[in-house]
Amino acid sequence: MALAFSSDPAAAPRSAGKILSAARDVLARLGYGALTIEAVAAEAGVGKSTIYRWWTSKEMLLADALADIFRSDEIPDLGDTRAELRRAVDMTIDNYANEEFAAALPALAASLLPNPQLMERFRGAFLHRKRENIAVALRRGIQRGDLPANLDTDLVQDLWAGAVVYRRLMIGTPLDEDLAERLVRLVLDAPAALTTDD
Amino acid sequence: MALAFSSDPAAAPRSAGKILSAARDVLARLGYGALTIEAVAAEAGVGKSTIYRWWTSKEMLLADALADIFRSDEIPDLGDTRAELRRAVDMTIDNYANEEFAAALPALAASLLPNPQLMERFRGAFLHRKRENIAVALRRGIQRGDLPANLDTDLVQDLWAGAVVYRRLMIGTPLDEDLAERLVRLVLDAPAALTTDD
Amino acid sequence: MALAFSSDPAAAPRSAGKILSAARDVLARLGYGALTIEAVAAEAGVGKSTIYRWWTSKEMLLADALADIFRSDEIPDLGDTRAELRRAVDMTIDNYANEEFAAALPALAASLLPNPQLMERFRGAFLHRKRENIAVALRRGIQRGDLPANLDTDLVQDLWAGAVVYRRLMIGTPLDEDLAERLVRLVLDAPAALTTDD
Amino acid sequence: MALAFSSDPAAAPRSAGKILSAARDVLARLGYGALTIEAVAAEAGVGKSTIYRWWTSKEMLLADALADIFRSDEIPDLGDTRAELRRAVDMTIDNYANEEFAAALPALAASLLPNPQLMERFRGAFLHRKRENIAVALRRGIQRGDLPANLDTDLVQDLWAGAVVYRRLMIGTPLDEDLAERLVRLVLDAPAALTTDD
DNA sequence: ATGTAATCGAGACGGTACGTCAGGTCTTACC
DNA sequence: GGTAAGACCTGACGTACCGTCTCGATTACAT
Repeated sequence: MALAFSSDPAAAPRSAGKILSAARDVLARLGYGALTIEAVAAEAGVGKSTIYRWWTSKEMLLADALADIFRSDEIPDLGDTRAELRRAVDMTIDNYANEEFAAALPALAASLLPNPQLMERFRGAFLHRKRENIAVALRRGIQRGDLPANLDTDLVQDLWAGAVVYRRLMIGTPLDEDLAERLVRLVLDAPAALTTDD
Repeated sequence: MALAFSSDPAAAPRSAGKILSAARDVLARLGYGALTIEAVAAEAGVGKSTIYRWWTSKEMLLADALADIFRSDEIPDLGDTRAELRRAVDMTIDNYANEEFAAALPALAASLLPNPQLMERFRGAFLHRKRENIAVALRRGIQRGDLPANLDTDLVQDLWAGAVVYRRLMIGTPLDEDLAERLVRLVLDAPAALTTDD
Repeated sequence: MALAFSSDPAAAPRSAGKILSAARDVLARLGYGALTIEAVAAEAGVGKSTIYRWWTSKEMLLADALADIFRSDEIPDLGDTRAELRRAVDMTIDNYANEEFAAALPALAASLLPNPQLMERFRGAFLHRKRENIAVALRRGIQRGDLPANLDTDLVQDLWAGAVVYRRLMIGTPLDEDLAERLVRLVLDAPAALTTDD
Repeated sequence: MALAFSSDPAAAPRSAGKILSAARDVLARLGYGALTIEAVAAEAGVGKSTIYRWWTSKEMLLADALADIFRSDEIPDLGDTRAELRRAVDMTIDNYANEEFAAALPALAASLLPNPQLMERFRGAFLHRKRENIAVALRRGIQRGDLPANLDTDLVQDLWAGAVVYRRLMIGTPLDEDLAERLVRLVLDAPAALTTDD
């Protein structure tokens, strides 16, 4: 439990676990609109002040609660570039397939947007690590000669994550096998548009 | 002025214009957090009840206010597929470059998400028309033989819009010339991943 | 219903009656310690903000609630000085015999004390009128020749009210027939200590 | 330091002095409203639990703090009844002239009133001893023949203390030389109203 | 002189009430 | 007859203290 959004990330309340899972629970049962500090406190059997002592707002609390369940695993060397790319895409899909996470994410992003520092912390918790882990896999693919040396790994990730998020939240179409396979193939096809400075 | 989110989309309050532009004004000046019905009513010089008579919540009001400034123009036949694709991409970028729109969109989406019917209206106002207009241009490109006949136009749009939204809201990198050009080229390259297997 | 302590003594909430009697009710049933704005609001079936719109604090509210039941009647000309004095003493005794009033008064005084302006309003509501009415009766006694012309009416009232309050709140002895009679006689005896030296 | 209101009046915390004077200090600087256990603990440089170990509430603490500064001295035989009465009156006036004491007393009385046992302890600490010491002086005056044998000493004291308290807390007029002199004379005048059963 | 217990400071904890604010409903008075 | 103004009830906000509690650190005594 990292508590990247707590006011004192070093320390941690005794009841951090109870509180974070109560937050996720309220979120799942009642939705973001009903995610109030009072409801979380009641659900966790905790005083409001205990929550306020450690988190400055429900956004910070929610960020820690979601970070807890957000996957950004390393991708092991499978000796197979296609398989590794699929793992990368699946990880993103898994995250957004998660009801709790996907439902709350846009609201969270919306409330952090006006504050650049918080937005940076948000990226630290939800983007950087996962992105770096996927970049490692992409670079392995390059070294194997399966992907072009000048592949724009940032653009690849923006396309992958963007398509997944957009489908999930805006369009509402399912994140299925077909989507995953196409996103993988898009990179294996290695169109020139995905490479830099040639 | 369509008022797709008004309780009675057929009729329209005398002061609809005043109210919607007051809403955008408050949004621009004070941000989504301070966008309260009371503030909009005050700014518009209108009673709260007048707003409530026509919109059931501030989300509905905001949806109409944003729909007003959201671009989903038809793309004219320019005789040049690349140029038309670039128009399509630019339109999306323009929309999300707009501060008012981009800042409020995730919050709006977040609050509509739990209600499928509202979400459908949201798609009607912000996605369908623009998507169809772009699809027309893509089909023109197919007929010209510039794009593969079995191009997956939905996937193309998901990738385009997804990348733009994701960069703008999550990553924070600018929506520049380079991004636009690459998104266009990605489709012109016509990798197999963007075609349907029939 | 005067509402001398309301923020806008001219106007008056529709629910003023309900609120004031709820305040007295809570005070009587639960005591001053449990007299919270929330409890009064609940008892009156009213929102907290309705109370706060009209009274700035529970002290102000309580002051109006008590003023409602505080007696400061005119004393009619009975043609009998002794009888009139007895009326005056009885009025004071009645006020402090009232459980609701006597229990809450010291707490009220304590919280107004640090604020001279509020204290002045307090005196206006609870002392001046009653004092003036009694002074009128004393002056009638003087004109009849039953009381010395240079009677110090202020000191008389301080002695009367002081003895009653002190017995009631500090000593705890009952406010009985004997006390009333002695206080009346003390003035009829007309010792020199109760007259001004001119 | 007697600690009549401590939970264990026999023992005494090492830091009793620090705590009581911190309580008076906070009372004097910030007023009764801001007299919180936390503020006293902070001012005294003491843990909250140390206070709670010895006093059950801020009222008990305050009672001990005030008892510390409350005067109820014996009145020496001066051979002069008038002088002794004046001493008695002056002692009462001195107590209520004290800002700390006078400001806090009604609040203290108010919170003890509902509890008869506490009220009895309150009287023990603030009334009985002083009253008895004054009664001794009154009886000396009787033996000297300066005061009537059947003087109602209780009523005298109620009138004295009542007038002083009432003037100080309710009316707000100063406790001056003139008041003291009149209260003394009132008893020396020996009106029949101040004597019993004749 | 040192180990052992009591006592202390600090402050986290589950709570209650505060006073504020906006939501959404309803009434009143004006135009 | 529609509308502005705004009173009203509701419910969450974030804060301040409550009284209880654990936790070392610091005594101070008993060995």
